[in-house]
Amino acid sequence: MELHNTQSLFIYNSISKKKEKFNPINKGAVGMYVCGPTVYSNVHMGNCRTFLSFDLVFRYLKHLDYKVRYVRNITDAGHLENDGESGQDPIAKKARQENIEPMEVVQKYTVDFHQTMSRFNALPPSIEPTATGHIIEQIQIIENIIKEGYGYKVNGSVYFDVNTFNKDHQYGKLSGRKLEDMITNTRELAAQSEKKNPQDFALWKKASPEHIMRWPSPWSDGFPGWHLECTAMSTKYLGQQFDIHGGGMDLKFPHHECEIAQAEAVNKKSPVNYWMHANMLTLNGKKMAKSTGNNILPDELFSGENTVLSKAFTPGVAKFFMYQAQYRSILDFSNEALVASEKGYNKLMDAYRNISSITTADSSSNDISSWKQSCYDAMNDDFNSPILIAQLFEAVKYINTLKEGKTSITKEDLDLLQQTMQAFIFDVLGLTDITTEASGTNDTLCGAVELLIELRDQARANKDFATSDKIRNDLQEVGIQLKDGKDGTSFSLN
RNA sequence: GGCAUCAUGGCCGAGCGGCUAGGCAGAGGUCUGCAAAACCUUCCACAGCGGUUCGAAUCCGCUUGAUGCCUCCA
Repeated sequence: MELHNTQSLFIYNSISKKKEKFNPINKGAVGMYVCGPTVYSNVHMGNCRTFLSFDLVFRYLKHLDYKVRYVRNITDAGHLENDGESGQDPIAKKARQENIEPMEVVQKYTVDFHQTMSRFNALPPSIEPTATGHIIEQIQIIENIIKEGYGYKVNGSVYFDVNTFNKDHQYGKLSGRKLEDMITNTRELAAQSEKKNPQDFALWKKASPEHIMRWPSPWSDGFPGWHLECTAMSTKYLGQQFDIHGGGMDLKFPHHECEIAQAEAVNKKSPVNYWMHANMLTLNGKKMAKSTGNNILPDELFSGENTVLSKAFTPGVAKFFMYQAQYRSILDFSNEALVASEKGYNKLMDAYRNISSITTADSSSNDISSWKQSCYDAMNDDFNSPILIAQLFEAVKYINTLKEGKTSITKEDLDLLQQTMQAFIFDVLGLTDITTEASGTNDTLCGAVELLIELRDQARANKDFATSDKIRNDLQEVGIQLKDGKDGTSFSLN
């Protein structure tokens, strides 16, 4: 029996603004598309948060025994900073700055993105298509949009006619905007435009002579509009209608709105059943962004080389920190919060490791089955990871009292507890054990520290506390913490 | 300016009308040669003002403050 038959998952649908029971189009299978990064610079922690939010979604769907096809694109064609005539393409800009090919820029930052995701222990998507690999598909969609009467050509460029579309469709339904309001509130743009209306968006842009990335098309040598690639690739790999479309909150408008318009214009039906938007990670109370420089990079976090944090943090701790907030909430990145999460994370992992040393009894003082279901309830409620983590800490408390002999548990319950902890900590949350993560802990070091612990024990037995304290304090200074417990001394690296 | 969202204890963060999460910090305790670590116990909330209700952090209105989108953005 597949788990999704016994667990009912509810997802907050951005378009209805309600939590809805999740029913996939094809029983037992899920199609999910998530907007990936534009690869013209290193991904920052804010970008990572979104991808880790959807990694959690992907993992939980898989855990529920769904067959998931997870498509996440790489935007490797630069798009203009605006639809006007004066925009810059960030990839081309970077290429010029570094005096390399645009595709070298793309390659460099795609590799960086993959390495970063892998350090966070995020699963790779099932398909990771690139925009430049789907130019033909995009051209076909443009032809169809024109044929349907929703696109128009100007000087070798093609634009989507939002006004015409809005006559028989509803432009703005995802982001809750009305076209009339948008027209009323149009900003005064100095630059003249080829567009009939400021709300129209580019499907194809004719390349200016100095523009490097260009492809032939029926209209001009040029490049596709930003919104088009996602429509092309999601349709190609998931069909005209699929289950889940995700992305960062900042893509809701105009990007996702335009995707809906394009797909509806061509396919005559709404492309997505469940829209999911991950909220922003802020720094100093403001959204992290590449352009403003208000951001922190994963490498700066892992190395501790940054101005915001007092020390380095592992990828697992950072991920745990982010999962302590729900994906739809704004989360502020701060030193204090990270430190707090790190302690909690270690506590959780310690307890998990201690499960193996628990002795069992004839009866259990806690109801493991209902606790297990409460873990599912948390995740079933729109992937509420903070509540899941709270539930895991309930188990931590139980494990610790078991260890102290204050409570009891049967063999069966202990196994169930262990399996459930394992499933949620490692499979669903995708966390890694910090001791293996910081695997500077090699045998050589262990041997040396064990020896020092032994010498210290002898000194203590002889009441030579000057020596024993020197060993303890000096080790502390180099970052090794000795921990005296009931059955001997252990150590950890800080 | 327009459209949204949010405001919870010292800090982070759940909560979606009654049973008032969780983590960190603080306090008390157990353990210890002393510590640290670990563990146990525990204090502290719902931006302000009205309203609906037997009952509101939770629903409605107003006020104040913050953020996001309206241009590339996760």
